[in-house]
Amino acid sequence: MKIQEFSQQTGLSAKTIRYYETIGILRPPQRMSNGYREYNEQDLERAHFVAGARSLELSLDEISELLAMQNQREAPCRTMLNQIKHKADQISERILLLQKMEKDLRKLYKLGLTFPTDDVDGKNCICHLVKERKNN
Amino acid sequence: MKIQEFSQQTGLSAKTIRYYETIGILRPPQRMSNGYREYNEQDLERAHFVAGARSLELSLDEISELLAMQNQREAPCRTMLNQIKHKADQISERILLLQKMEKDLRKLYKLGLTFPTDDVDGKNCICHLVKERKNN
DNA sequence: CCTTGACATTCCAGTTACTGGAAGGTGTAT
DNA sequence: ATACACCTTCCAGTAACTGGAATGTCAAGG
Repeated sequence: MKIQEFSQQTGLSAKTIRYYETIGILRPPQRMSNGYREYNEQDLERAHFVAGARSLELSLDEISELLAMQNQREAPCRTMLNQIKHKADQISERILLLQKMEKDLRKLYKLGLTFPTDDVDGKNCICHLVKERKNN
Repeated sequence: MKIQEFSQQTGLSAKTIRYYETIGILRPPQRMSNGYREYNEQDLERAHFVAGARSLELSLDEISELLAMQNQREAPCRTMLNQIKHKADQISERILLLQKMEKDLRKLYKLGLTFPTDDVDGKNCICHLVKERKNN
């Protein structure tokens, strides 16, 4: 298949696919006589792995390592498992942070609604609230 | 105060502070006779505003606009308010996504534990699961 | 007086994961 | 013949910093 179908199958943009190729995340595929890239099932598998791992927020570096280990026939599974756990923990933390931020923002918004909106730099301006966010 | 104290007061690193200055987010402060930056209360206020807004995940561009409006004596408040609401909504979405991802990861981890960890590229390898993440 | 150490300065380069756009070649339909 | 969608490469830019080199300044201790 050509790059556009490959793109649709994997959910990665053509740009991204070429980029992944240049940095070695994806292998250079076959070329057709006219120079177009021609992808096969194996390419699809690898790309799916990459896309899956990216959607799990693994970095390209982490994914590279994983792929390298697969190549070297070392067991990537234990490593993968650890990565996954680590990522899950990171995401938990991130969620907590974001939840706090969202709460803050909603509170700020509600509070902001109670103030006049044309008070540029007075104490009533909501900008003031942003400055002092740490105190509430 | 010198840059290090300023850094502590604002929670921004000295590097970041200088960077913000070069891109115009922070104003060039006074200089002491030896060329060191000397910050005052006003600088602190502005930096607090910036740090606060950053911690609310506003981009530097958005913050710039806000600051510009403050300078031009246009009412930044309504805009700020809208930004805040918009950001809160964005963060909600992000949280949902992350929660789904975390759930997926934990599930994947548990599932991974039930498999042998030395099966390099067989069907039992957890890498296989990453490839097919979309299907569960 | 000299040195050591902790600060400060500027500037250049690199990071992550792409994305945009130019300039040009290819394939097919009308 | 030409329009059009597709493909190619290459170069540059994005966000928000961070790291590191080379250099200057200042206060304290021997």
